[in-house]
Amino acid sequence: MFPYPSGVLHVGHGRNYIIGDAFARYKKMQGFTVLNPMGFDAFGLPAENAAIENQTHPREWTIANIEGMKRQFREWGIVYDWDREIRTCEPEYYKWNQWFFLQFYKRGLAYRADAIANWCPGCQTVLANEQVIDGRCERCDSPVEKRKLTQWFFKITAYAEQLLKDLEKLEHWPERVKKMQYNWIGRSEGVEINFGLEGSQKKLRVFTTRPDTVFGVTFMAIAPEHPLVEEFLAAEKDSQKRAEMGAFVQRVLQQGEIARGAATVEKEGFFTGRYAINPINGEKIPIYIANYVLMEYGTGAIMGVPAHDARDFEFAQKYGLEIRQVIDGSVLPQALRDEGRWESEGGPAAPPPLPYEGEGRLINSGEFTGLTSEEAFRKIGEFLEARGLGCFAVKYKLRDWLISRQRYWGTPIPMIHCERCGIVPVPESELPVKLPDVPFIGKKGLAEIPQFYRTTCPQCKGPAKRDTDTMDTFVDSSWYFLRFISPHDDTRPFDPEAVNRWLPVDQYVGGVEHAILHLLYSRFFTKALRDMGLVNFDEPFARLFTQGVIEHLAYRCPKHNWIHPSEVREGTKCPHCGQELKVDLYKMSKSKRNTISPQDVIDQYGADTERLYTLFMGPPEKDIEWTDEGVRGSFRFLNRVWNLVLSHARKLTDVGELNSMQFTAREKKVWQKLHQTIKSVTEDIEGFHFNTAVSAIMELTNELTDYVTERPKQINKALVKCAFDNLVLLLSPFTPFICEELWRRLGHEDAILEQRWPTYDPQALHAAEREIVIQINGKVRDRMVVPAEISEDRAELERRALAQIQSRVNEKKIVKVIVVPGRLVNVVVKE
RNA sequence: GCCGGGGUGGCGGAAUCGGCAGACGCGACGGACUUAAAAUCCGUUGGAGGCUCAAACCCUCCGUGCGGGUUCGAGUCCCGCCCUCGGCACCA
Repeated sequence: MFPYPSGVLHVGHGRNYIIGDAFARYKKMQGFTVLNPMGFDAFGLPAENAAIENQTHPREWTIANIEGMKRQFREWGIVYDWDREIRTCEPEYYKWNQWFFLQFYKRGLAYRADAIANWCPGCQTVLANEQVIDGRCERCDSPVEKRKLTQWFFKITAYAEQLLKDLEKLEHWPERVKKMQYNWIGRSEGVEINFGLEGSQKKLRVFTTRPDTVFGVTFMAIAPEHPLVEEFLAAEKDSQKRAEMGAFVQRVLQQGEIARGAATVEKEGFFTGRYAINPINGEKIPIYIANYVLMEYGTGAIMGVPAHDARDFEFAQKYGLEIRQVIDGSVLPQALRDEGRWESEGGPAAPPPLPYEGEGRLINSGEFTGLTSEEAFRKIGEFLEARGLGCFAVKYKLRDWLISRQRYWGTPIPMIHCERCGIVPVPESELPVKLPDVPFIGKKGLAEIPQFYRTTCPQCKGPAKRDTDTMDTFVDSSWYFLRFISPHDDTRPFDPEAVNRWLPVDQYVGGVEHAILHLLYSRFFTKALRDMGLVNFDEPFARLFTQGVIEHLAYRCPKHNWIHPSEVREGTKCPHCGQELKVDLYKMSKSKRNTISPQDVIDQYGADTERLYTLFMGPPEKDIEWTDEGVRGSFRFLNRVWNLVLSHARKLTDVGELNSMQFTAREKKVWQKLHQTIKSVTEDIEGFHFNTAVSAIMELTNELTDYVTERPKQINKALVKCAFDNLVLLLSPFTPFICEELWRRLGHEDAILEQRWPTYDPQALHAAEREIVIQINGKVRDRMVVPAEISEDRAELERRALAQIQSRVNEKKIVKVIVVPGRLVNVVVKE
């Protein structure tokens, strides 16, 4: 994933690039044509905030950071194709954001609407649903407020079903990321039911996933924002009641969505004095306004079934409403009976306590009594549908993507507001609508820059005003991977023919924090572009790998806050006041002062050490602690490799032919280890198990060290030369600098990245002799060494094993013998 | 509450399809080199017990969060729990 140029990189950032680089180098050596580009997600709020602080322009801050990061990439030895670099803050790039916006607008995928939006007071802008984490702003952590505003949206909900269904196609995505998206989209199947309104022709429409409980409805509850609320208020003749109802609604609305959203908030309601009519049985049902009903989901109104819903139960108890059981949970579903589990589970269970939210058999439900929940779901749905009283429906939690931002440093939305013609798109020929090149004026946005927003209407040529919102920066990153294919094309966003050839991305590497935001938006964009005929694939990223974060100890003083580790002396005392520090492991971050600078590591140990340690420290998908001891361990290993190879490199010229047929037993062992290592390193890289790939190379190094030191006079030079060459090749995607140098010293002239990745000889994997474990009753009691030819011979293995352990068995009766060829013989005996 | 990941030495972690638990690395301890230290190199390193004057070697038992089960054999499979991390959460 391409980064936001937020400033100085630390070793935790390095993990993403190092993993990607090792994999790209490996694939390149395997002979693939590898496109490994990099760019910068260069618009965004931090640039504005930094600019305000430093009295500069966001552009200067951004460009300086980009240059710093590119230097860092070079230090790390990351191989990118810089000819394809893209920066989203350049008009050459964001022009196409605007172009896509216009295409979306034409297709109804971009629209402007009134909505209750998430407003971040810290960032002074609205946010998308996905950018609100636990009720707080994803960027600045301020509590998010709700405001009713007119904003631009992308209609991502039009793709809810596809985004959900196509998750199945993503075989090579981590399960947890798919699950997160699955939950986020949040599909539920149910029935919409139109309840009648007493004294009105209107209907009160509710959504329920439990139509089987419709005979248990004893109240209705509507959200305070529900349109009927105003109507009820207006129609209320009793002025005191009207005032009370109004006050209740006001109070709940002011609780704020976040406070109201918490499941722990006590349920409150207000009886409107009005009644609904249950269409299934004509019953008269009181209508309440309730704080726990959300306007954004379903229809903003629910049917209350206290006996079979915990929330409704709580509400009914508080307001003394009838709790009418309509599902008998003591009757096991037919399925259980069919599976024969009826008896084994003890027949009819004791009736579960109310509220009972499970399935069961319907009771007190008119003509539907006796059906199972599952049957009733369908039958009641059909019953209502046939009479025009309701219909089957699917609902999603996914909301449309709010893309308007009231900020300067982003892509201007290419729309013009004309008093006569309304909202008019900027003609495509006039793109890009450039950000005004003015001295940066601070936390104000485009609405403060008349020279930007004063314009003329493209239709009537009269005076008009540009839209002053900019786009969410996630728009920029939703299609950048397509731009890499033809980054300099100024006639179109990308070359569709080439894009269809290169994409989807074969391997994508990024942090799990993008599981919902970026990865969902990019999937939406890809599907929208596919429907526009611009690409011919459904999903942008075929394989996804999400690396874990790197953590480091952080020290916190109750008085002086975060203390840099280098300042901490005398155990864990604060250097300023001597108080005991709180020590904990956290993700590296500037604010906690627990980052490690790659430059410091590189200055002391070299980039290869950082790369190797990053890959070796643990499974790359896991969060893991950075330790100085670990870094030194990797450094020591590289020194051992360096010394091993160099102490022999000069003697390894003119080594002659390698003849594996004439190997001694010792040489065969080396040969076998070499080929086993090639095999496991190759397989480990394919599976992103870099930690075990490195340990395999360490084992090979240990074996080679032993071999050359055992009998220095008798080493097989051709074998050692071959082993060293391969050792260096295997290590080179991880530690390219040292390997390049060793490669030359081994007498080669071409760059190591141009070499072919080693392949193993299956013949060489097996030793001439194999050790077979002998077990008695499953416990290892002895072992034997047999020639490879007979290690697969069951009868012979059994014969030899029994002969060898005869004395241990003697009196005991042999019940049976289990032979696993090539592995073990297990003798089962009875006393 | 729902969904998902995970619990293995002092630490990070290995362990194909159910087949020698603890690879590799860190740390620790002992030794070599050194006036000394660092660096480097060699050795030991899950626990308990036995054998032994002592050690090596060897042997026995226990041991992968807890309790059951399947199996000749379980870190791995099944059932029931506990803990932990992450996501969602009054979503009808």
